[in-house]
Amino acid sequence: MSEPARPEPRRRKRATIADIAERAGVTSSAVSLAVNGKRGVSDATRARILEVARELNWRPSHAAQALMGKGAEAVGLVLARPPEVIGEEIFFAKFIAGVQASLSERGYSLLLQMAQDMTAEITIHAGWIADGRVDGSLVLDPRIDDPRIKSLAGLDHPTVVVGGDIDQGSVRSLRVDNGAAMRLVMEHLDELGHARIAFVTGDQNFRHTQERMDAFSQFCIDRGIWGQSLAANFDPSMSRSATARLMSSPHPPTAIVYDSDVMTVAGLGELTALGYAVPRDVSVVSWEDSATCQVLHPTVTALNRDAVSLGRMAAAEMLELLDHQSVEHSPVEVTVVARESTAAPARS
Amino acid sequence: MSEPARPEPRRRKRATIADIAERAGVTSSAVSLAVNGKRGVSDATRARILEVARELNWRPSHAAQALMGKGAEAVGLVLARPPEVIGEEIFFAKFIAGVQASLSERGYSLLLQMAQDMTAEITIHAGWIADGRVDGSLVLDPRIDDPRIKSLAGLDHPTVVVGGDIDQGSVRSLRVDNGAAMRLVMEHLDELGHARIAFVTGDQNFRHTQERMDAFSQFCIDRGIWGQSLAANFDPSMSRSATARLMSSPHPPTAIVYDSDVMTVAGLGELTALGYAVPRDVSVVSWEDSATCQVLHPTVTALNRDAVSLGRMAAAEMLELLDHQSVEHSPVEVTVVARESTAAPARS
DNA sequence: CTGAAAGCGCTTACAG
DNA sequence: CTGAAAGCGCTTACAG
Repeated sequence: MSEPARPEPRRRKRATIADIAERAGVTSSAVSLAVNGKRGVSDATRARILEVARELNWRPSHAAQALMGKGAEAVGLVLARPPEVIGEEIFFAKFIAGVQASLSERGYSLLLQMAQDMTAEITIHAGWIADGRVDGSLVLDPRIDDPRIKSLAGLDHPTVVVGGDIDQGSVRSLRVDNGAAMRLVMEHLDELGHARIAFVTGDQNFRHTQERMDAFSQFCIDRGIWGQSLAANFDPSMSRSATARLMSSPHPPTAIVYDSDVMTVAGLGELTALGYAVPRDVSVVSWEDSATCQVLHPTVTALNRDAVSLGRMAAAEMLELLDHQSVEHSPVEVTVVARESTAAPARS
Repeated sequence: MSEPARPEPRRRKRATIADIAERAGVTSSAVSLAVNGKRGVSDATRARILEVARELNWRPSHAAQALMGKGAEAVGLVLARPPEVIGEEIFFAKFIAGVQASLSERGYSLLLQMAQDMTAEITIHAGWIADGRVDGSLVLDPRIDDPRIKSLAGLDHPTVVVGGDIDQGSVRSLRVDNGAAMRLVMEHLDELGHARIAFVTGDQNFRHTQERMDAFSQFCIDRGIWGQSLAANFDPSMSRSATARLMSSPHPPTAIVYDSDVMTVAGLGELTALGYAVPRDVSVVSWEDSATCQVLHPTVTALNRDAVSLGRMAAAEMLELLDHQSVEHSPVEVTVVARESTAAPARS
């Protein structure tokens, strides 16, 4: 059983096109043409070269190709939200999982970094681009007149904005109809008979939050519903205080819509602490479905927009942008999953 | 208001050291020495060169440096679990957020990709390494005799194994004492008086799952507890069926420990569906604390091991490995958060 | 302390 | 169809 330890195969330097050229008896230019499928070498030579390349286990040098301006086979994503939010909010995990799943199929990687603010985010993207480390960038949580999109567009860099509305130059948007989604939610509440509805929002600088607020207000106006929006910045404690504030009114809302699952959970906690029963005293809707919504007591009515698919679609859009294709996308499917947390309001 | 549109500043090619050399009246070699803080240029020349470099807004070319074998300022992580699991299991989001937070402070990026299996994971890592796209790699869910660790070690590539136990060559382990954690959980249950305990495990190929199982069995033997492990592979439906199987016994367990929060939620769902009350009929513990555990009804007793810190520590370990430092780490703090889902068993 | 040159691995005109 | 050469932006011996 004591076979002589086979000498570790010396970690020889990786093969280069020069090695292949030598072995195949051609010049390195010929090798380059052959492996890149370009015309200029006879079929026989090409075949031979490819054969040798395989033997030598050759892989193009990423660094050298990058120096020549080749692609990076990677797309960049900078998350400009606090780590706690990213760790808690299920949206990010699902979105990233979706992006990854789609990117991986094509051998692309995701370059991920976190930043304090948008300025830092821009710096990171610019660095990656200057270094040729990414072929394209994903932008999340777009603002109105978003500086990130402007600077990325200025660099003529392939960019996919999730939830944006611009398709121009190198920028493409994955449209998300927040207005329609909000109307779906409100329709559900309206049908149950709610006439006093509150919306605890995320960050009002975000375009999607604004779109939801606009649709919320419009719906309330159209139907003669008393509507009230309160910003809670995706922060659980702000969600609790917003909830407390809402319920302290002499005419509290009979239904509350929360802009994220984390804020929903926090809000529910506050309602319970305050002695309100859900849905008897207040109905609750979460903007984001999650395992949590299904297992809470009561189970929570939620807007399901499938963040994994959203991630997949963003990645697909990016891949198409990079391939210079343009494909029609079906919009992200959005539904309201009615559960126990919503019911008709009590007669007052 | 009609200022003549200022001609878009021509996106001039980025400055190179040759440009700097020209402007500063030196050779490019001098520039290289100066910007890299190497000796060989006078302080005066160095100052002038640095000044010009700043004026020209110079940044070293990442591609060129990579060609010369410089670092990539990035660490790689491949997730070899199904996208659904990664999207649902809060551990990954927290862990990645922690890694990112720590890496970002030093300007490092995370190269992230998903893979079908370990073979694919190895291929991805090898590719990144060969391309010099990562300076180090993170390995999650180590197995006994893990092929990934072997191949990474064989490449002499800086590797941090989360939950591993090897510190050798280029491989460093972030130790996680699963045995102690399990004993903590079991102690809690034992104190409550449980004598029939089940453990619904994740993937038994994972070292951490095995370590938990071993500690579980040992504890049961030591205390004369009837213990039963059942594999459910982090799959919610398997968790449900395992739960059903367990409860169908003529002598069902009085407490069940689930190896993840998703499996806990699924198991609770099954128990409820089967008509069992928690904790009256069965106590439940989740191996992984999450917002969900806090808001479920009943709230769930959980093992809190702070995945965000774990991520931070893994990144810190990596950074130290890359800096050739070796720092003593305090082990990850682990506690059992007792909530409503555990209570003394009913007298039978 | 400074300059000229070679080289990292590839691609791309440009001649033959 | 094939070969020789220059160049991408940097670093590193090697001479002066």
